[in-house]
Amino acid sequence: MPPIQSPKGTRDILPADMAAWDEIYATHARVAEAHGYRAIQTPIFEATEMFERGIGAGTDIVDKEMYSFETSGGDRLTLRPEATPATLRAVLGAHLDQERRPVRVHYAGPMFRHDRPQRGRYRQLHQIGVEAIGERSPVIDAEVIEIGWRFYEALGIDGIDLQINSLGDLDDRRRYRQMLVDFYTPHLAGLCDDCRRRIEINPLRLLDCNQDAHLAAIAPPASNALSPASSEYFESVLGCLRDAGITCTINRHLVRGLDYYAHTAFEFWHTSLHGAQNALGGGGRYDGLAEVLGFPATPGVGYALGVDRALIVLQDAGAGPAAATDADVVVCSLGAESVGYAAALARQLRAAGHRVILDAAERRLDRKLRNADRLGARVCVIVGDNELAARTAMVRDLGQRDQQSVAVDAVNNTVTAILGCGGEGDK
RNA sequence: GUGGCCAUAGCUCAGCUGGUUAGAGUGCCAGGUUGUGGCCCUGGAGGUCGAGGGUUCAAAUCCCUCUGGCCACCCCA
Repeated sequence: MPPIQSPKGTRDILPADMAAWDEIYATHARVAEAHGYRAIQTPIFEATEMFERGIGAGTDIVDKEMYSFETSGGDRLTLRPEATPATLRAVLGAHLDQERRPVRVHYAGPMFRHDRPQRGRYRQLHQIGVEAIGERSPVIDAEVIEIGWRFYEALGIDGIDLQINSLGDLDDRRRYRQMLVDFYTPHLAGLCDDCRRRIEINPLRLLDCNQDAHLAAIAPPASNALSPASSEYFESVLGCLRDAGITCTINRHLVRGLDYYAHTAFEFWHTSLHGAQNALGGGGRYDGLAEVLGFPATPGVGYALGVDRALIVLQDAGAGPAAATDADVVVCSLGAESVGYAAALARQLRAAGHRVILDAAERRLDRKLRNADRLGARVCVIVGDNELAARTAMVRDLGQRDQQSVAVDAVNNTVTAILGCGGEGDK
C-alpha cells in the first residue's frame, strides 16, 4: 500500500519554508496597515450561491473550478475560490460602511480552485489582498494600487510591470460589449471554438484570446466606449499614480470578465514568470457587486495577490529571509542522574524568555555539541554529575569557544549576557 | 478539461541496446576521545527502483493502467 500523500495540487509548508511565508504575510499586513487598512477574516467556505452570483455563471471559476458540496442538511456550500465577495458580504452585513467610508480592510488566506496544477498554480492557493469599500474615487483606486506596489517594493521584488486599463462605468461596458459583438460577428466563421462561445457569454474575453490575437489588435479599444466622465476618471487614476512615482503600462486588452466590474482594472506582472503564470496579482473596481449579492449599491475596489507566486519570484532571485534557527540555547545533560537537573535549568531559561532545547539523549558530549551547532544555538549549558553535586552549570559560548562554571542562580544572567552581546564569534 | 515530458537511498543524481546480491556524492547513526563542537579517519543503517498489471528464461530498463510532479494550452493568483 503506497503511503498517503497530500492531495493533488496541495503542498505542505515545512518549518524551513515558514520564515519566507511569514515574511510575506507580515510585510503585506505592515504595508496595508500603514495605509489605514485593518485585518479581516471570513469563513473558508460560503454559500455556493454567493459565488455563483458574485463571480458569475460563464466564468471558468464557477463553471468548472469550484470545490462545492452539499451538507447532510441540504446546504450548498463551496470552498472559497477568492475572497472579494465574502469580504464585501462581511463588511456590508455588519454595516461597517455606516460607521465610516470607505471601509479599509486587508486579508490573507487560502483559496481553492480545481485547476490542473503547475508551478505557481495550486488547487489550494494563497492570497493576500485589500478592499476599500464604500467610496468611488480615483484617489482610492490609486491608493489600492499603490499599496500593492509598495508591498512588492518592501519585499524587495524588482521588475514589477503594472498593467492597467479602464472599461468605464456599467453603461460604458454595455456599450463596449456591443461594439465588440458587432466587430467580431462578421468574423464568426474564422474564430476559434472558445471565442465562438465567448461571444455569447463574455465578449470582453475575446480580447485576450491568443489564437485570435490578430483580430484583437484591430478591435475597437475600450477607450472608444468611455463616456467623457469615465475617461476623466481614468485619467485621474493615472495622474495619482504618476504623482506617487508609480509607472504603469496601459493595456487595453486587460479585462476583468465580470459584469459588475467597472472603471479601473489592473494586474501586477513580473518578467521572471513566463507563459500562463505571468500575473502575480490583480484587482479592480467592482461597483456592481454589492447589488448582485443583495446589498444596497456600494462601490468598492481591491486586489488579490498570489503568495505562492511572490515566493517563486523571491526564490528565483535568490532573496528571502535567512534560515531560522531552532533554538538559542541547548541544555545538555551528561548521564541519567543529571537529566532532571538539566530539565529544570531549561525550564528556568525558557521562563527568562529564551528559546531552549533540552538534549537529554544518552550520547557523547562531542556529539551533543555538534548537534547544538546544527540547531543554530549560540549557547550550550552543560550539566553532569559534578554540576549536579555542586548546584552549578557549565555555560559555554559556542561562538567564542569558551566557558565558565556558574551557580544555578547565575545561569540566566550569564546566558542572557552572551546572547545579548550579539557576538556571532567565528560561526 | 486537452496534449506532451518525467518519477532510482532523507536530498542531488549515475545505472550503456533487458542479464548475478542496484551505485556515487551528501546527509543520518556509531566508533576513533571516562565530559568539550563546526574539520578529519573508519564502519553501519537506509531502496518491494512512485503503485498495480503485462511481455520475457530474466525488467529499474520494454508495454498498459493508475498516482504524483513539471511543461504547453485553457484560465487565472
